[in-house]
Amino acid sequence: MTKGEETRQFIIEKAAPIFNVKGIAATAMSDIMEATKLSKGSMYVHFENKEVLACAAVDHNMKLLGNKLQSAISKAKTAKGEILAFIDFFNNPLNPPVTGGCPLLNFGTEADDTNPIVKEKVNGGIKFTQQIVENSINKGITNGEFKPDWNASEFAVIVFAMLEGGNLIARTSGNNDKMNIIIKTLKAIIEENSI
Amino acid sequence: MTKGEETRQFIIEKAAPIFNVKGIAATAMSDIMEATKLSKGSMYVHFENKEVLACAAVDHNMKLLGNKLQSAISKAKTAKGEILAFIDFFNNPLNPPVTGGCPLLNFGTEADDTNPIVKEKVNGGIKFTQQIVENSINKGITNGEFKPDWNASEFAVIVFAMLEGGNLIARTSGNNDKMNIIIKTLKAIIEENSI
Amino acid sequence: MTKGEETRQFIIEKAAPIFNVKGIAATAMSDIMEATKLSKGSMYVHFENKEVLACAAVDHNMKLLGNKLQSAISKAKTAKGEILAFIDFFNNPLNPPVTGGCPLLNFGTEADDTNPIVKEKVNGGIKFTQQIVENSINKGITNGEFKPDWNASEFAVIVFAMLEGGNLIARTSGNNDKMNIIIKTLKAIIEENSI
Amino acid sequence: MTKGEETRQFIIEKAAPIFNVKGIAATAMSDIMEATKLSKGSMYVHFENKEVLACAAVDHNMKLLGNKLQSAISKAKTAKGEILAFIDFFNNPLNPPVTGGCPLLNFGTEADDTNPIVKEKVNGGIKFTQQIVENSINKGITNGEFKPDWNASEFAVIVFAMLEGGNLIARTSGNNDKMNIIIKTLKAIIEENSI
DNA sequence: TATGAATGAGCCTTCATTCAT
DNA sequence: TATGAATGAAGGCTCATTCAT
Repeated sequence: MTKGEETRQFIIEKAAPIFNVKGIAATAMSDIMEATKLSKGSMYVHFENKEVLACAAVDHNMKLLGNKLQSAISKAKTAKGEILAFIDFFNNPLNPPVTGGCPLLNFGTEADDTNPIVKEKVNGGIKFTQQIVENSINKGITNGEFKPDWNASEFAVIVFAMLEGGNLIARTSGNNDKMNIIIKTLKAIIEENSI
Repeated sequence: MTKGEETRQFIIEKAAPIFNVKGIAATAMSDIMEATKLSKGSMYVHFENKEVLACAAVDHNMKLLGNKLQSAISKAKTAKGEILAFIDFFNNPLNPPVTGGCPLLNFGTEADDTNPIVKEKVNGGIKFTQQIVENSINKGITNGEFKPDWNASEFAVIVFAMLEGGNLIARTSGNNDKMNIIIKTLKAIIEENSI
Repeated sequence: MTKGEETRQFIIEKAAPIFNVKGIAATAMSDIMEATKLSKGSMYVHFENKEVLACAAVDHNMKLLGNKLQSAISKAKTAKGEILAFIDFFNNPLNPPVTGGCPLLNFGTEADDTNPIVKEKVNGGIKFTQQIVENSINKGITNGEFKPDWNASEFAVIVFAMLEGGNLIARTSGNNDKMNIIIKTLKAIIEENSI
Repeated sequence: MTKGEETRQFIIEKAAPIFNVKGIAATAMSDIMEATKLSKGSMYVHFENKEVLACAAVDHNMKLLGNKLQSAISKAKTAKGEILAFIDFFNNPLNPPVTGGCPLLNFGTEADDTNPIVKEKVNGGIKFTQQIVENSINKGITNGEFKPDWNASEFAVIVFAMLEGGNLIARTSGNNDKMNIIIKTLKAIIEENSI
């Protein structure tokens, strides 16, 4: 990694949580300057404009989420363990794995009507995340952990939607009780489909 | 209603969809000026500052959502009909009942880390919305439509979370397929608990 | 006095101290509105514009100063008593007879380079004030209280200049010690010229 | 001096007379823009806000006054010559050494009730100016020019107060006659205390 | 006479971006 | 590559003033 690439990466790492907390529109280049202690001109050496930096920050946040998620799942010994790890990973939006909360939710709602590029990035992230669940279920079906007629792709949608919806409830209420109901419900479904 | 109140209301009605589409941070007072064809000074006759106008717009969007939702539900003859109407109300985020999509999702994710006032407003809106479902279930239990052991408050959480999660998926993907899975799933749960 | 004249007078009385404290440029019509609890339009019924109101406020402040000053002097039995009363009147700029301090000093320094009308008003006020001292000295000379060769007009200038200069020192330092030196000095001169 | 410091200094030098002539409240950032031919944004590169620029302008005006005053005094050969130079320095407020007139008088009266920071700056300037007179008198007493019982600090107050008061009279009347009386009086006192 | 809604110029400030060094 | 000075458009907001009621 050249010096330039290193600086670029450094800026992204500092910028990513700021964008995720404040949102793209509310984040100023000067916020990034302050966080990086770099000069104004330096930002523009590495990023053509704010839009490009914001996209890089979105990518970084999503990749961070994905990496941490896969790391959490990889510790599981069974397919069922994987799915439970997935759920646990999202179980406390008040103390989220990525600073600012789920980037899919944050950037998705900000971008859906106004920023097609970010919107498409988030779309990819959502598909990717659901695929993780789907893969685990299929694995569990194959190895006899789950009932063979469990619809993997549909449950992946259900899990993702409920966790993101729970995220919204928890973060606006500042309370995790409703999230716990959601998790309980999801775990019940998993048990129903376990053998 | 005095002239002033009329103008104030007029501004709110023009401003509300703009805030809901662009977000609070990305909406400029000049956007509202353009939409209302009123002068800059006139905005400040009726609203102390942008924050106050934004709050009024959030309130308006949530009230609009609530009114339309209750209107849709009120046409139902049975408790089950009410819950189905509730779900149908949210069934197409790509053509949403409130311009810009669900204000609870939009303002909730924008405000959670940065705007305690809006955050609390959204929190109230979410509770209110869940209560509607809870009430219908309890009504249905009372009048013998639903099984008596159905947990009303828990299902209200599930419904709300799944619909908001589905909303996110549909709007970022531009496709309603996943939302239809969610609705199908919710309807199945309702059937399970119907007598 | 008609209702209109009464309101006009009321506005002036509320506005005068504000202009004297904040200065003309820094006083907004809305400050006057707030102080009078009158409507914006009402101000403009009675005063063509801010400039006219400011002038009326300057006049009022100067007249108030003049009236209080003459009232203080009128209690004196002798010419010497009058001059001493004059000096005492100005002796504590930290607790001045007119709210905001001496309007001649305040408006004179604000207006000298920028507002010929106010400047001329202040000029008149200064002449008037000095005349009071001059008259008392001449009276004292005539009635044998003061030495006949005391230059009345020159001492009037000295008294006024020293008191205004002392005013500046006292108000910027928040301390009256230097003012007391000035007063001691002036009283010594009076004694020297007394018979 | 770096480019930035140069520009900062350039802005101060252009801004200082404007603030001294119009006053702080009546001076707009756009006035400084016009005088410097710099862009609006450039002002804010060098000054956090108008208040900071105004303070720098106050400092500059006072320092300019101090420097010119000391330069005038330094030409004197004797202590008496110094005090006469001091008085001469202030002798024509209609054509003042600092554009806009004495900054101590201008900013002191504007700030006394509204701007503690500027007020304190002016307070320091006043003390400094009086100290110059006091020092010269003490020097003259030591070297036998002045009577040993002349109260240096008290005369310093008298001189300063009379000159500032004379300043007010001269500038509001547009006429220097009264100032000449003051100067004549001050010179007489100096003669009285000379050996 | 009194009101307060409406105006638009102008205020201070921030922003994303450019460019000479 | 890195800096930070410079830019000017745009942001939120205030102001003096007008006008219909």
